[in-house]
Amino acid sequence: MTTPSFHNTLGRRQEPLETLQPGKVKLYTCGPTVYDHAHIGNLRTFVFEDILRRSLRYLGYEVYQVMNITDVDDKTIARAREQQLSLADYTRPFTESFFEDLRTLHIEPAEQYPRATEHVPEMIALVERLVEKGYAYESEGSIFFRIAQDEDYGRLSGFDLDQVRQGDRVVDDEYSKEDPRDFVLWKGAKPGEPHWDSPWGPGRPGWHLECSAMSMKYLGETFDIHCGGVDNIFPHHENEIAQSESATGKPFARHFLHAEHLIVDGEKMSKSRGNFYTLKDLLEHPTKPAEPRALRYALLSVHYRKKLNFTLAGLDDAEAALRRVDQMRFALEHATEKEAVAVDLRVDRGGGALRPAVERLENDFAAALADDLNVSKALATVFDFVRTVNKVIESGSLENGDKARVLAALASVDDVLGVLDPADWPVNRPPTGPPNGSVDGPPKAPADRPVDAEAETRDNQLSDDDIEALIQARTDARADKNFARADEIRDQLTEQGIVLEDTPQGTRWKRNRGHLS
RNA sequence: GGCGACGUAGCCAAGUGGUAAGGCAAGGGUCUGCAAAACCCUCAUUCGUGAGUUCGAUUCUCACCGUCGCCUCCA
Repeated sequence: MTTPSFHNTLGRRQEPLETLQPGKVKLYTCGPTVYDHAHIGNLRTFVFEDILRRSLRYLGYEVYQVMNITDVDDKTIARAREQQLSLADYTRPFTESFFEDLRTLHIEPAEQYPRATEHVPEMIALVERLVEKGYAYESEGSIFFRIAQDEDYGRLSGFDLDQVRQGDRVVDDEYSKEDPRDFVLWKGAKPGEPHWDSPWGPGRPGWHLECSAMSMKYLGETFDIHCGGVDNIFPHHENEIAQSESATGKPFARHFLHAEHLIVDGEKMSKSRGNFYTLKDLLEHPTKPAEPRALRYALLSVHYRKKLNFTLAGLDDAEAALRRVDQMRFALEHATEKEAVAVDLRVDRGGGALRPAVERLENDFAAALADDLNVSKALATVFDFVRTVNKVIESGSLENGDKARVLAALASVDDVLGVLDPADWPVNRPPTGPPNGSVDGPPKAPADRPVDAEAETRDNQLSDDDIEALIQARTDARADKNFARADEIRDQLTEQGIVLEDTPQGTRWKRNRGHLS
């Protein structure tokens, strides 16, 4: 097991991962507020968290992840009311949409997806603890956290609240507080709002409260890693720390990892700028429908602490990069191995020209991930490997076991990346709608996902046998120097989206998967 | 006003106190009946600008320019 180190927002330094229990990671990742569809910025963060959990497992850890679903807050309440729906009826489709997005991007499901509305008693209990300890007070039916009582408040964000400008939002706050910087734990119900009974009368939880209460319930009073977007650092995570640690007297989370934001065409994504994308927007893009696979690649390929500049052109680059790996896989499957020459019987390394390359890949890949999730570097090791394998294939020097070894190595690194096997991914064919029908429940783990490479191509008129026969006919024609006939067959196959590759070892073929190329 | 991040080839993007990974694009080559597809090779004397520290800086320091983020319910 390799011990990774991560940049901890708490302290702003990279430090080795220390877990409460050896080999086990308790991970809490802030989930969506289900007032609308997730946008690709949200998804960038979720992809980062997916890479984190997969990397931890790759490095030998067992991971237990909790992601909350915020299904009650100002926005959900306001919009539900606008549409005259109950809160549950309003949030349900967006919750489903969120899970569907996770499946589309092959984000592994967390172990728990607790909903805020289902944990109100736990939240009330937490507030009671804070009130008892003098960290919280009641005012007009609401409960506030008394920041002045918390001497180390601000240590995550680095804000000295005495210096912080008193923003409009603070000053204009409609609630009455002892100190304008105090934040609300429990909001007294206003007429017409959803509410729960509490010792302080009807009300609803404040935003920060749910994460403290639910992480405590599912992960314990202290856990290992807490993630979210950078905008969560303040106030959300700062307030979670304040609430949780004041209540328990114990450290809340040991490591905080925050994902930088995604920007679009160099600018902040916002609806007013017209550069705001949900996943659906991209999958159903009128001129260039995105491949989910390329999207995942694009979202994971930039280091999580760096702003990701999302562009449509970048999506094309991602597709091209993946094609490079696919092509190696394709060539490998059609190549033949030769008997390994027993060079040195004293060293039982199982032969294979590519054995050293495989070992280098696995070592370097793991080392890159262990270094604060350096995905760019990890990808570089994959492409170095691809080049090495290509050279061996082209020179015809694959040896016994090399094919299996290369495929196993690819599968191994793909346990983390989740993009390298085209058979796992449907092709986006916009006119016929989403290729995969069923969308219920959280996404399946890769191991459980049925792999059916040909499933999406069954609508082609030509069967594999037809194609093989035509290729044979073309080969015969070429042998007879009947090039007119040979080219005719080639054109016919091209029209059917069949790509021929003539090599010194014969003709191999593949179906053109992309809708552009 | 406070705090912070970033600026590396046409584009995306790693990285290090000792002389610049990887991907896309581009150019060349190989293969081919011709092609296509594919593969291979090449592609930053230089890391926003200026100064400083140093034997040596893209990497450290300072200043400047530029881009961006957070500053109480935005991932």
